[in-house]
Amino acid sequence: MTTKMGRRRANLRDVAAAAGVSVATVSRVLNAPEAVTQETRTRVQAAIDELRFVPSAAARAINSGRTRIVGALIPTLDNAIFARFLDAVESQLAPYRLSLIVATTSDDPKQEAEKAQRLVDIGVEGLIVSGITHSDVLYRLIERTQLPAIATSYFDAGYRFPTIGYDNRAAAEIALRHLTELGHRDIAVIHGPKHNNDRTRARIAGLKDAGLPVRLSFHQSHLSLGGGSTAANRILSSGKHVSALLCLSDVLATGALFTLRCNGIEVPRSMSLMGIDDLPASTFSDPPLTTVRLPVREMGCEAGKALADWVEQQQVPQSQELWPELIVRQSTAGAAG
Amino acid sequence: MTTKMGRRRANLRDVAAAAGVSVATVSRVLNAPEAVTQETRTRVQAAIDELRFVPSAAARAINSGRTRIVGALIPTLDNAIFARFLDAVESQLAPYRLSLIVATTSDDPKQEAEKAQRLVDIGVEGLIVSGITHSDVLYRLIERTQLPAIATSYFDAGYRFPTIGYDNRAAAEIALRHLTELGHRDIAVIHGPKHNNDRTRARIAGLKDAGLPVRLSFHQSHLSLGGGSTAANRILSSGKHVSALLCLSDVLATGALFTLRCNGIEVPRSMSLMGIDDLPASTFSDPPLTTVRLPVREMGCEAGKALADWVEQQQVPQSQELWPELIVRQSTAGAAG
DNA sequence: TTGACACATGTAACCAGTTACATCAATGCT
DNA sequence: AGCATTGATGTAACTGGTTACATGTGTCAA
Repeated sequence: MTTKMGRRRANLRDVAAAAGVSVATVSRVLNAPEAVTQETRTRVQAAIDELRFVPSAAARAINSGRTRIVGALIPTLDNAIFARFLDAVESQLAPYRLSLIVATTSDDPKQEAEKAQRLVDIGVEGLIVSGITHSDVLYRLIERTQLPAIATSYFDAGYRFPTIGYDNRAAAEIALRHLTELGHRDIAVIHGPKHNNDRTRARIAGLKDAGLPVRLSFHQSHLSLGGGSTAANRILSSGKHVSALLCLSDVLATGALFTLRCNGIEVPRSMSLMGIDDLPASTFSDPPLTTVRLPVREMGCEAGKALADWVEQQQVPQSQELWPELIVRQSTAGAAG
Repeated sequence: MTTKMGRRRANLRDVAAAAGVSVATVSRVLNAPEAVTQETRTRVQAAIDELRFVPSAAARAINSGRTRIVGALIPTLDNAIFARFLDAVESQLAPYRLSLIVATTSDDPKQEAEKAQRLVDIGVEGLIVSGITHSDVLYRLIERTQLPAIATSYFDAGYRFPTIGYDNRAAAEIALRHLTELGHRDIAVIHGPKHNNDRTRARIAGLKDAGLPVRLSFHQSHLSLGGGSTAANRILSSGKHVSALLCLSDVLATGALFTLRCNGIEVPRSMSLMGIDDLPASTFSDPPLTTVRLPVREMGCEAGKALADWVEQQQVPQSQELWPELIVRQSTAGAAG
């Protein structure tokens, strides 16, 4: 009954005392068991078990100077696109024995800065952020801590830190080009909030600068199924002639599709519909959604690997461009007339 | 030019030396600025800025004995149901200044145990796991570390640690009852892998034990849209008479719906279809999906809060049952004949 | 003038590990 | 027998913060 009632967690010294060895020996049993005799090893192990000793992570970290934690700042988890991105990141981190802390920002720079600060306080060794528009607070933080940081969902070779992502302008342009090639000239664009969201802004800019022979009208809504649905409703009830709906995210398109169906508008016969993202669900909708595939999973993998290599081997990664790809399914067709 | 070229990160002592004060004073500037004269404070601050000093999280943790990190073990992030659960958890943790590490297990107990060990190594102060079936390794780990742990997605008041979740048997039974009340007698059940998944097993058991006047056939598939789709295909091509499809997850139902549509089978006229979960997308499908709502967001909030209170105030939470709820939409109708 | 007290600051012990180096015994080789 | 070498273990100095306690200075009242 050596178990002390003083409920302090046992530490190395306690174990050493209990086993009748020095702290160094206990430490060796933990980190280099082969350097210790079988006999003392078992004795120490017994003490460890009896005292329910669990080594302190903090004490280890202080010596190694490492926490083996990286952080990701994303707008939300409640959107398949970010969730699968993170899923990919996490899967790449595991082999490096790095762990991932997730912090959501709701696309709010202030929240982002706060949570970034907390991540730094925790001692993350690297950071993944979404997009390339961030508060000065965040920039200063990264600069002063010299923290490896990678921006994703956006490609910009000239950015202050490496970006791994795609060209949002191009993605939108690909979609629009597809619609114009089908003969659409009056297109309504449904997009999520522009405020604090450079991906959305870039996509809109890509549309405007594409120089294609179309009349575009823009309709902002929440980035959700409901948002897409109500935006489509607004468009329909406006009475303006439109032969195609271009949604800047698949969620919006799925929402819009619902409204179209409710109003008896056949897709693609009476209205073409496009998205951007290529969510798994887009293959299984009715009709299957024509969209522009954004390689989020690859992006997650690449970002995870790049950050891990940076953290582990001081290998500053190159910015890396991934390519959006037109996926023609059945929600688009030639414009009537 | 006091910046040393020796690229070691500056520490408290460096700052103290640079500012010509003691370490205690620097520490005070950081943690209790009001206890220091305005004048020395600015001097110290200048040194901090110049040396780009960032306090070591590990060193702080070693003193406070706290990491302010909790961990969550979930099967995958690439499924809306877990993603939104985590989104909710994270949102609750933020006000407590706790951070969340996410580890995915692919429903594999070995991976779960490994990742749990890593979480403990990192020094998490609490743990959230999915379901109530886990490897002994995990149990021993939790027992020896005395780590606050909460199991979710399952309610079992007698479990070894608190559960916050719903009765999966009941959820399935609710669904089945709805179908039988509509007169369905031949029902095909589509479910995800049973192996290592007690939620699925409980739902199946709930169906079998319901004692309702039906003939059930069971069809296992991947827990994905594609899985639901191919399972539905198998059912259709088997030629057996079935008037309703009961999917034990909404993803499966959405996949099955796709197949039904492809085969020109009208829902609900020729075939009723039900899911369990109530994903956001289920409201916007065609037809909108009748389902059993599982309160995942609430579950995330409650689990987050409960764990935070446990960690912060040693308040061991009660197990908490949340109630599944039948959501009748338009994918179910009376059985023909 | 002196004691009491507040206030700013410094000293050094502490947290819980790791690890360079020292010690010591046992073995091997000449 | 004597010396070098190997292997197991111990000692104590680190890591980078926090903090109890000590010190020193200045203000005020008796």
